Amino acid sequence: MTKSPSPPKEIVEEALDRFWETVPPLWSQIRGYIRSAAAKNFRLSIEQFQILRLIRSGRGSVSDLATAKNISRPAISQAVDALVKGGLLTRTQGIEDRRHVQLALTGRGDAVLDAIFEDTRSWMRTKMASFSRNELENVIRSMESLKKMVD
Amino acid sequence: MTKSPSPPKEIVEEALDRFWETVPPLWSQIRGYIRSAAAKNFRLSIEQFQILRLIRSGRGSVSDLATAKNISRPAISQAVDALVKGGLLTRTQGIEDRRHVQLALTGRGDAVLDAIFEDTRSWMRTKMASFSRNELENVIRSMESLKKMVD
DNA sequence: TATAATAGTTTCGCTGCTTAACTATAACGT
DNA sequence: ACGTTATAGTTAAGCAGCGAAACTATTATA
Repeated sequence: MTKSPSPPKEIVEEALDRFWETVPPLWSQIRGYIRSAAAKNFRLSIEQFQILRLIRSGRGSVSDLATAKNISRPAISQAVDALVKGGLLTRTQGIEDRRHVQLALTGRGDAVLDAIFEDTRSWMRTKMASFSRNELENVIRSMESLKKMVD
Repeated sequence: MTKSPSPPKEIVEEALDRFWETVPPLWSQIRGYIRSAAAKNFRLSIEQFQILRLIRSGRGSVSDLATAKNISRPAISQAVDALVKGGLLTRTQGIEDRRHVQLALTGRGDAVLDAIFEDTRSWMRTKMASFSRNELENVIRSMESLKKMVD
């Protein structure tokens, strides 16, 4: 609309306000859904679900996951432990660097992740039912922007 | 751009993909920041911070907060307990309905919330430094859309 | 008035997180 | 080659957050 080459000022504040009034409650809602519905059916906590999701997206080590989730390595190590015991994940010692432990989903882990993910997505789809094409494209663009804030 | 009156299809999936690859890591990052920086300076956990924030935004009861955060009433009750002990919050029994407990920030609670909030916002501002006016306006609009998903 | 509904709290047990200390392996400087 | 330092991960202890169930107190309803 307007042609401002340098960073704005009050617009930033407005964006921050909107962010804070939207994202936390929305995320709470999603967490709540996963906890009550999906997690209950598949015996998986939200944190475990997140870890599976991150592993499938390419984070293959404890350190990677700790960085991505912004929590300590021991916390990840313990969570991974439970997932390995549950047969959803495997640990494999690295061959190049033997300190490294490669994490990978088992077939069952993959299937469970698919199931929860699809369940949650379909719930979100209904929540987005009223969105216009324009709104959706807007969301997509703004997600691409916000992604730059990570790391 | 395009003129579609009815709900789209693959655009929804695209929006969901972007959402999932952006929001969880971004939110993790923010939580991590609050935990390590702000919380450490002010001896306040993220959950306590959130509760103060919600109370100031108008949620004045345990039930309200439980709904907003999508967690159980006992969980809120316990968190409120700690905040009252810490002198950041007051409980006042309702006069109309004596079952109701009105929660309110103390002067100190207000000040602490301001401090953490401003600290976090200024950190986020630097993260948004590279955003163009257009991107920011986009974020604002999409937050308005996403807000409709809550509740 | 008896019964049901609502607001909040207490208790108990579980999970997730952190810090500190530890093992094992790799890289580096001398 | 060797001692130091750094890195990857784990274990252990303790605390915070959460839910389920059971409870108190108050208000609404039949």
